[in-house]
Amino acid sequence: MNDPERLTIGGLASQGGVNVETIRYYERRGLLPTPSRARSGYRLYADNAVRRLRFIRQAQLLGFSLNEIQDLLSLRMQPGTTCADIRQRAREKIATVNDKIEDLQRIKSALTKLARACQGKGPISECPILEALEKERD
Amino acid sequence: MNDPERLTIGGLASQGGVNVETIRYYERRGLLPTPSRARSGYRLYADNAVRRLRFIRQAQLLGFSLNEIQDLLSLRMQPGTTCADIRQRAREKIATVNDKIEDLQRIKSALTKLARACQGKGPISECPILEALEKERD
DNA sequence: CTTGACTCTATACTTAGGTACGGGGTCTAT
DNA sequence: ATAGACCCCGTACCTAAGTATAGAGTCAAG
Repeated sequence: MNDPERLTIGGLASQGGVNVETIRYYERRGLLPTPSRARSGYRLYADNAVRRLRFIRQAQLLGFSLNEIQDLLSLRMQPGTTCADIRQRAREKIATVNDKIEDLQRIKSALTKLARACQGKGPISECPILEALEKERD
Repeated sequence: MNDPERLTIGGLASQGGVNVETIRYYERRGLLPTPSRARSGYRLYADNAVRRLRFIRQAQLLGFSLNEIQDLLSLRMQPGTTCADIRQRAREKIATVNDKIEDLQRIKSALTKLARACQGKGPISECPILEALEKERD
């Protein structure tokens, strides 16, 4: 049993850089579809599972919870979903992604300012990064 | 005891939108400096504590752990740190922030594409968001 | 001068997201 | 045909980041 197109759970784990147990956990959570099985009972994954797994890890690093990731992954045509529904959900997600991007840009510019200020001679006693996320509130 | 410049822990909590216990927890973790105390033993916060608290919450939403946030907050002139040291650490942080921004932009454009594709008539059976974080790997 | 809402410390509990373990079967190279 | 490296399932355990609770003190309003 070494079909080049089918990964065993250990292969998927190492391709995705995660623990085998994590994959089983994601399966229980519904983040990874239940894979097909060999006669032996071994899980067999098509290699697009690697992509999905990596997406999950990246999205986590960006501050999405597993529930939110599940939500993102379910954004697609399915029996029972209308096109308008999907567009609506996608637009909501885009808004939250935009907010994150803006916040990160504020942090980035605070860090840049910090690094630059530091080239000058005066001591920076205050912590300049604190203002980073101040938005103009009403 | 109602100095307008000094917040009690409950006031800080409500300004920051967090639980009172969370504030004490952050203090134990070293994320919030130990505040001054009234004669009664009550914690008294200057209102810049609100800013710090909000920074922590925002940064968490962006996927930074409390340890990383501590790291960000400690980026400032202090006895024992050289300017070059700070610039170095700031540059490292900027790089990770940039990565996050790029990943989010990939997700955003995948979502945008998804919303647009959905206006057409053909069903999108595949999950188009999966490619979002594919970077060109060597 | 008491009552209700707050605060203190210390300790215990909870939730999300995994990780590890035990007892068993499978696969492959020797 | 057996050792070593996988896999199965179920259950228990772990860490990060809080939340809650208990028992005691404080403060402001009536």
